[in-house]
Amino acid sequence: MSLAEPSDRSSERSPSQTVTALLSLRELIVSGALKSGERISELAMVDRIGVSRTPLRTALVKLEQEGLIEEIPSGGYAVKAFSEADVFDAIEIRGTLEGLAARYAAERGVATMRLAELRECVAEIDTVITAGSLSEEDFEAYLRANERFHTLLMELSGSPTLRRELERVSSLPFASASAFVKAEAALPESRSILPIANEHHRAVVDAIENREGARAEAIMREHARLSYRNLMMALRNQKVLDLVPGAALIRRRS
Amino acid sequence: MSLAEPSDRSSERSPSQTVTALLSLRELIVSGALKSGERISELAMVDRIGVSRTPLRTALVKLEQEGLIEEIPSGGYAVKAFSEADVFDAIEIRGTLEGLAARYAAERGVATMRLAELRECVAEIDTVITAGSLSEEDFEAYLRANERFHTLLMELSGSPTLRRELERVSSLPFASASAFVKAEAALPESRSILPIANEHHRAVVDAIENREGARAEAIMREHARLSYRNLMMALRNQKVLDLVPGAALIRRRS
DNA sequence: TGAATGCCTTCTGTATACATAATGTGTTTT
DNA sequence: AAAACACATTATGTATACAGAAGGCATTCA
Repeated sequence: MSLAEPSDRSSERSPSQTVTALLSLRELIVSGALKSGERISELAMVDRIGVSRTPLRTALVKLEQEGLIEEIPSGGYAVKAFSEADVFDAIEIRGTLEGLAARYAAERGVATMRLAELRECVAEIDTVITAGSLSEEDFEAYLRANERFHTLLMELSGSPTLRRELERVSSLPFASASAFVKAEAALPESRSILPIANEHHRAVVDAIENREGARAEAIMREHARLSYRNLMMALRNQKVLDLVPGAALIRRRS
Repeated sequence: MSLAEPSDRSSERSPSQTVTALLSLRELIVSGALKSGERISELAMVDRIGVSRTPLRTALVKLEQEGLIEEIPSGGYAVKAFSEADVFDAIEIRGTLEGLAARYAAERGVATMRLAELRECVAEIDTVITAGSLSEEDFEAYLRANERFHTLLMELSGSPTLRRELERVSSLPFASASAFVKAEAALPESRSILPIANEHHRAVVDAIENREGARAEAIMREHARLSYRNLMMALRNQKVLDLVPGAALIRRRS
């Protein structure tokens, strides 16, 4: 109470125009409302989003750094197109950096309490899997636990720089740890991946506890590669692919 | 001739105000003219650099994404301060990504001609080392060959995404492949590192040629760690440290 | 003497005006 | 009919004006 913000809602101030523009633009791009290769007209976005050109431009610069859009030589920006190879590479890069994070955690050691938090995530996921129903709420619980696990691991690396880079890489929607979760739920043949993924989680916690850096690293790399299989399956099934965030940015091989 | 730009100089148009602001600001930060933690006053920079606030602001956003500055919660930006641990981590991240690049090159294979280019760099560095004089021009030749080697490797990975991330990580001046080159030249005990570094180069080319992915990866990781030793030596010697780009950003342990 | 408060200065976030360059269209010419 | 050219429209890059908020300083009170 005494620490409450002066505003009415607890610590929730109205988002700046720049944040509004950034979120709106990202949503338009990831959802596919703006097609790959298409030029992003600033004035059109001003009309569409309702902010002036200045914050919109700031958002465009940030999105360019994020890798979602690219500069047009003659000026302005266009929505980027990603080949299937680009997506695989982005996943591999994420896996490599998550591997480094896991190794750091193992080598540098983590507090017992934080290890317990990791195990909690694993247990939660186990519960969802064994239930088997995958109802909407189960699914949400899985998603949250999975994201919490990956976020925790990032923090346990003890490296703000690594954390930064990982967040960057994961900002490509299809490269994030949860990119294919919805697809997994939809595809029966993908569901079998869930227990394997959680076994990876379990193993990496053990490795961290035992200070086995190389093992922890290898497991997280392989863990990311589970996304490969999901991606390949999704690419063969348009309905499932539509469940993958940012799928509209992927240029199918002709 | 027929392909020449309409401008007077061949394909060299005057840099935009945004580019001017970006380069000027980066120089001010890396050189230490703006101290770590110091707030960057936009109006002061406008006076100092001679561009208006708009392109200056664009440059600030880009520098924030690069990691050289950080947002102040109450608004504006401040020059970032890096701990020694941050620098080590940044080097490890670069090594990890260069390792991935080398592995990709090995696994995916590269044209014989590109391999020859890599060997050319190695040979050039050999020449400089055996000469032993390390005159100004020898030194420049070494620097060029070293950078060309690392740039080539990045390209040979065949992954634009990886290339992008590597360029990003290397944008932290003290994390780049050539960060400690000047320090190496100045410190006699560091010069012994040069032949070792080039042996790494040679070995990684062999590994790539023989399609030995794991070996190529391990070598490049270890190669980056040579920077560790240089960094530690430089940190004990202020005069040498001043030769390292961005050293002003490193907050010495008290 | 130290701390708190109120005012003033300065800064950032945003909107908008303006100039130059690019793009697209319609017409004309071959 | 196709290509090229010229013009008009619209785009982006840049500068600047304005409002609200943050920070510093001096003054005052305990």
